[in-house]
Amino acid sequence: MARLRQGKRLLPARFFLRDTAETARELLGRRLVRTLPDGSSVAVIVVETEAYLGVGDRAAHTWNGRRTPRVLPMWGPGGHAYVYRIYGLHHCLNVVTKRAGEPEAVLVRAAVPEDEWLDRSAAGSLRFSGPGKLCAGLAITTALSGASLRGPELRLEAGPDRPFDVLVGPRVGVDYAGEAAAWPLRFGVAGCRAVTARKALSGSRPGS
DNA sequence: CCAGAGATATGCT
DNA sequence: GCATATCTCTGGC
Repeated sequence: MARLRQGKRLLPARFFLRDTAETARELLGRRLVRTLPDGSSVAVIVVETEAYLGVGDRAAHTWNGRRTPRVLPMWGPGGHAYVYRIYGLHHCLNVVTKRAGEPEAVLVRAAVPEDEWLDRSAAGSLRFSGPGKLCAGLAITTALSGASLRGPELRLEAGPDRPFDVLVGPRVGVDYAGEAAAWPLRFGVAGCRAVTARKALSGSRPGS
């Protein structure tokens, strides 16, 4: 069953070494599998991402070369997780991109359960809409910061072969008056409630 | 529907 | 002390 095998294929290491915004776009529709210590697992499909472009990006935690203990995973090679706690309350999952020494990452903003994605009604429950809710739903904490995205606890796979349209827009949050904030750094799946129920993304493009 | 408060980690000034 | 890559609840229109 080539088709089935294709869907469960782990994303290769080189997937994470490309341009970060491109990786953010390419992460849409991919399967994220979280396996818990008790052996159970949850599979979700990524529907919203946001790119953070490293030392020159004021919104990035590594802006201006910051290299604190919290962000060390971002300085490592792509293909690993960077998880941080925000507002003392929520956790946010990032996919580290590029090579070691180029501290860029993609924030995973929303996902939907795989079965709902395959139903094509793809509205999806709002269970995983928002980076904090996603981490809460998948039991992702800072304990996973630095973990491989090709490991036993967290896996990124090619995902189901299902076409969708892509929405692009500026990053959420403060406008840093820098160029990066105005660029298309946010990517979402058109028609997905987990995306559209939040903030409007503008601009539609044909996806794959 | 929209605005504001509150939870309180992390890092900067 | 202050800001932030968040979310939920509350109260007002």
